[in-house]
Amino acid sequence: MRDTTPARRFTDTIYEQFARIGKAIASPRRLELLDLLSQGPRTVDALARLAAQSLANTSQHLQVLRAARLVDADKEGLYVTYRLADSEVARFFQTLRQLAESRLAEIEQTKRAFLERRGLMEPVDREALLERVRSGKVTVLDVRPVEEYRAGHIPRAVSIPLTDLKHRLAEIPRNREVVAYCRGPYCVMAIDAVELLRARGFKAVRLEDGVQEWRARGFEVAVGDRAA
Amino acid sequence: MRDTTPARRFTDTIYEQFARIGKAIASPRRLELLDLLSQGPRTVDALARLAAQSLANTSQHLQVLRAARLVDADKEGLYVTYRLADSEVARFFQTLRQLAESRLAEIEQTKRAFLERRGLMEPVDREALLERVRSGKVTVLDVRPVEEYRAGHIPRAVSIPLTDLKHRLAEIPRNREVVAYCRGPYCVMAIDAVELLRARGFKAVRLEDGVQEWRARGFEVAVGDRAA
DNA sequence: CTATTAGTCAATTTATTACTTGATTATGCG
DNA sequence: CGCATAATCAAGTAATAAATTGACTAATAG
Repeated sequence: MRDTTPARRFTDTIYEQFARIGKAIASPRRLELLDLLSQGPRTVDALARLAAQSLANTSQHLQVLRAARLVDADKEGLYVTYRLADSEVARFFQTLRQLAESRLAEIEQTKRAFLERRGLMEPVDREALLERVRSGKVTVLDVRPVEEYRAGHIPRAVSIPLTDLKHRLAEIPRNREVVAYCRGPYCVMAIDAVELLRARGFKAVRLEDGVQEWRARGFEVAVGDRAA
Repeated sequence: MRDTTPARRFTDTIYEQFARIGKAIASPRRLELLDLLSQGPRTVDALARLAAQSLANTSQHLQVLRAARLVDADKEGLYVTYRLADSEVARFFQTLRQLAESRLAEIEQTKRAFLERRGLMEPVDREALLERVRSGKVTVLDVRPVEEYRAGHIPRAVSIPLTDLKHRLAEIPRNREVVAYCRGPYCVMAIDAVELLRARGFKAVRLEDGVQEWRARGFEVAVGDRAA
């Protein structure tokens, strides 16, 4: 059926190359790994834990991503650290996410169903919320692991990882509204945080954006530990 | 191994949705179809011929693309016409292509090897060439099928489909340089055209850009048949 | 040297995907 | 009506991919 002229072979080769990227992102597991890596470099072990995957499986998926040149790895001692190969990869991932959100109604449905079951589907005026965050009128809480906070966070945000939150409530002023954020719209840590905070009497809301989205809005990102 | 907390199920569902898009673009054949469709709507039959695929296979691939909401179809009489679901899809495809080009050195190699074998790997000053095209100092030749020309072309370009070129050389002024273009950097029609023109004594060069790229540079695109 | 840990490799099973072939449906035409 | 054509469907085979398991390698600590 197929012809084998040089021109056909050329186009076939080209589209096969494009498909290498496509195949790399054709697996939900690998997309999760890419999403985690877009928060910063990680060891195989850490990624496996975060994605709730076996170590061997995670390692194999990472090798697929590496074969497609989407991630790089380097070994230091016992640990192999993977990172996105280029910031262009993060941007591509964002584009994929946007396309999926706009084309696949199922995503919005899933999100809505999940939030409703947790009683957190209140309407939030995103712009107004962002303005409050930027103005410093609210306590901004970054509930991701500390390493991710260090790699980049919303300016003036306080780092209290979700795992520690229960024991560190005293650090949060009670007279101000709390805005919690984590890795982005599909990360559940900030949802858990808001739930916990409300149960303890705080006025708390969730910011869907993560650092990526914050940066994409053109806002500045702070790096390292909090000064003073 | 995997846990089944509601939060985990939520993230899994979300990444599965993202992966729908990934799976859709994981096949070279489907990417070729998307590329063809980004030139304009097409019937299944036309797509099958252009992609050198069996009709049944093409139809099945198109259905996969439709299931991922990347394309839409509607039936008029005997014919089913497929089109990109949204301009966002075309933009996503461009992003994929750019990422592939920048991450996968094999693409540049393949391109170079193909052009060298045909003796067309001369260095072209792209900016200068674009300027000549824009100024009207050269004869611009659109060698794609007429329908694609009608759907959008570089202003002042003349439509002579590659298949007709041999018989319509008389329409091309001999005293001016000819710049031929087709669907973009991976389409071989303009290459064939330049080869033919040179063999017949024309001064001809290829413009790698297609209409998509032209538009992406911020230049205007003309529609319909040539006025006057 | 031995034990431990992070990561990879190799082999296997299972599930999914690609493509072909031939039948089937739907539309339009004489 | 009968026939041709565009497209899809359905069934089958071959090829790929995903996840698990257990073995293996490399670095490090005692």
